[in-house]
Amino acid sequence: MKKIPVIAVLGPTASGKTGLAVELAKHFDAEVVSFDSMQLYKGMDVATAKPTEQEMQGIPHHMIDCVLRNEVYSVARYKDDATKIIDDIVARGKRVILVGGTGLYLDSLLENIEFLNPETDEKNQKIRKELQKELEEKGPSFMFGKLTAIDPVTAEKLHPNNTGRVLRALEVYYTTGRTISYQVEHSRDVPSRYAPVFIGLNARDRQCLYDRINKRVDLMLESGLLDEAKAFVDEAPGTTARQAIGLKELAPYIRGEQPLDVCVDHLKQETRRYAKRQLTWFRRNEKVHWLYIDELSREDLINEAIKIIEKEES
RNA sequence: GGCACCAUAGCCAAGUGGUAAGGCAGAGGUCUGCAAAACCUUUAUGCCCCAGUUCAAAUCUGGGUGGUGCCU
Repeated sequence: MKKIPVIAVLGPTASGKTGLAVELAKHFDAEVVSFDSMQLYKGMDVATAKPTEQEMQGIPHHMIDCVLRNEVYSVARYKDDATKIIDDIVARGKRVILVGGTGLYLDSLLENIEFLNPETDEKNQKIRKELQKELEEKGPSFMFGKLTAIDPVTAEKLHPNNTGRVLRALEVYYTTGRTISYQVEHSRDVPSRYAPVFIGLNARDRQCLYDRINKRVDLMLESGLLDEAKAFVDEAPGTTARQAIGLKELAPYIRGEQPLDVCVDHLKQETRRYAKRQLTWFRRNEKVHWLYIDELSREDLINEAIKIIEKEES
């Protein structure tokens, strides 16, 4: 079967992915599919820096603004939903540009990773709760010991303090009867359907990226981030949406516990750290063609990207 | 001008004679169903400067410099 050619624009937050993606979409007659774990949610427009109508320039954007904030969403659902959308775009004779910052979502989609047990399963929920309780009562090393007995391969790779992953591994075993290492081994049995070209945006000078982030946070505040955060605090959204940077950091100010400037500094810092983590993820992908935003003009950036894509695909 | 207190990493900070805790920030990394999450690793040949005491000084002594507070 012929693979679907896709362009993936990736990079840390505030590196200019949105703008580049739209330009590439215009050039290649493509539609944009986002891989961003937070832009998925309705609302939260300012905090997640969703592209505005104006920024989209008429290019259709998918996987944005399509999930309710109190919904539980995750990689597995993303992969399924995005796959369908891509098929639809391709069927209409258009090309696909993936843009975003959630590395896990991108990889799961492109590498067609198979996830096993259904998250909504009642039995699964029950077991999860029991494990959580056991962790609180007996501590992380006890749980880690359990995992070592069941799935030494996974235990080997995890740190005992990483209770989230340890519990997840146990949960998978108790609900499916299979270890997570077994799952990992077979998760790529179905080969990838895509032929991706990766364009990565980064700054040579880290400080340049950080300056952009700081400035963008100030801009977000001017665009009504505080109002958005207030609504967010009142409604207590679902587990995933709650993690969004930009809203939770402002909560102490909204509750009157901390001055605004302290919260804003913290918010900027969290965003910078997030950018760093994104880079760590993307850097290990050796296929990424990196372009540096502090080295090239906007024009050159676009032209360079087009050149790379055309060369890769020829 | 006098008196008192203080001076340790980018920041906060422990350490009163035995070879520089910890936290934050920074940097690097892990990642298979909450991933904008969670977790890991790492950061002072040196404690304001000079001289002295001592086997040994961030720690004690003297002087200097800088800061803070009070008094005049």
